[in-house]
Amino acid sequence: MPRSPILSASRIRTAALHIIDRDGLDGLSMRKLASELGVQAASLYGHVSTKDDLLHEVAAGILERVDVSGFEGGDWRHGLRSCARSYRAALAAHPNIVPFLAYGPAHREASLRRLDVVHGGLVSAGWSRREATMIAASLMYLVFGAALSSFSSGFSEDQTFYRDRYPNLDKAHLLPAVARELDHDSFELALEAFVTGLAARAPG
Amino acid sequence: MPRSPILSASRIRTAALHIIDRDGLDGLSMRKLASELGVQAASLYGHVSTKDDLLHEVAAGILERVDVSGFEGGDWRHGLRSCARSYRAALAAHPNIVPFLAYGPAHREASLRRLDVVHGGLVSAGWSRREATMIAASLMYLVFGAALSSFSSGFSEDQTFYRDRYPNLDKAHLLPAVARELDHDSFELALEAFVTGLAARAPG
DNA sequence: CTCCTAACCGAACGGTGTTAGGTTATCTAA
DNA sequence: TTAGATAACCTAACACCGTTCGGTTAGGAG
Repeated sequence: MPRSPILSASRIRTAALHIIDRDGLDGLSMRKLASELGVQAASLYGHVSTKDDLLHEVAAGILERVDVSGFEGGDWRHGLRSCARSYRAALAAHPNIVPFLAYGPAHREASLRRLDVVHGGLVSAGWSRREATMIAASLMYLVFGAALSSFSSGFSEDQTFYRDRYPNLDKAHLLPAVARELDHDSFELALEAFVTGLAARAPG
Repeated sequence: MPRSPILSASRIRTAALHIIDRDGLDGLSMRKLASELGVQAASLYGHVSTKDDLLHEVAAGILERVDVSGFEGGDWRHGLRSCARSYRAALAAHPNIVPFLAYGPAHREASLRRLDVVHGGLVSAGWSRREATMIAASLMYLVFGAALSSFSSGFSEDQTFYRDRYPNLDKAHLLPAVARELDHDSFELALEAFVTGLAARAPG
């Protein structure tokens, strides 16, 4: 080889994810990324076709950690719960990239494989194909909605801001302190209610 | 007044939303927006402080249509259902702006007022304050997750693409044709299961 | 008729993603 | 040992972006 390479696709992905985690999605630019790798921006394009492509690869790396093996036991309830939790955990580990996922459906290879497993697990548990599709979709709603997590974060910490304006939100200033816990509990509540409600119309 | 104004904040908002609906969120630039209004980009800044601000105003205009009056009857189930449907309808009417909403919590004045109504409705139906908060959060999960709607859109229409690779998805090429209906039904399923599951642990 | 001032414009600043062409350093083959 | 090939990286530029500054223009007020 002509020269020992400084860059590699995986090093670029790692650095990109690090910047996103640290500076947010808008904080990632090809020039900054290159600079942190000790390189000029143009050099990145020998390893990455496009910024959008890079983001998709980074996202794929995150979603790789989603575990759908919970369906193997044949219990669709356990399958849904464990899949949803694993999905949410993967997204919650890198919340800044979630808005990017919101942009495109991004039916990547790995995503389809996971979806196939979920769908198959539901069908073999007795749900119709159409029901299985809708349940899988619903699960995505919950997971992505929770990942955006735009609820408990971002409240003002100033108690006086809420007190008089919104009588039912007079404790809202406490939210940031317990945001994480509340997000987690809310997700668990939503998931549990969803599975319970689904069980009410379960086949077999 | 010195000159009859061509521009106005509301005309700008309308044009911006039109461009977003037509060209997507990335398709909106201040220069294009100005050009479609027969004006130079700099002129916009007499009526709008910032592009981000403009987007927030456009978003607020959309969310204005969300109706939380369903809680007035005292039936929290009906309240949740009607609020969720109205929320989803408002977002589904302008799906391209949803990724922007995903960026920030954007606790706007009007959003807080709506949240206050939902929270109050749940509390007066017997839910604890904490439960009310979590239920409201869960509702947002469903609505925003469904609005991203990243599930049924974006599938390939080419049957051969799926047939052999994902045995459980061999009808996936049919999805685009029925995507809208499926998204709607999936949302209804998720909402109904959620409300049903919630009722299982309802107070009073 | 003059002045005021709001509305809009032209040009620029610093930033973005991306590309074309050039340089450099190492490995291979003669 | 040396010449050539070539991958890795760089320099410079393009076209765009959001935004600002200073100017021009057109109408109403005195």
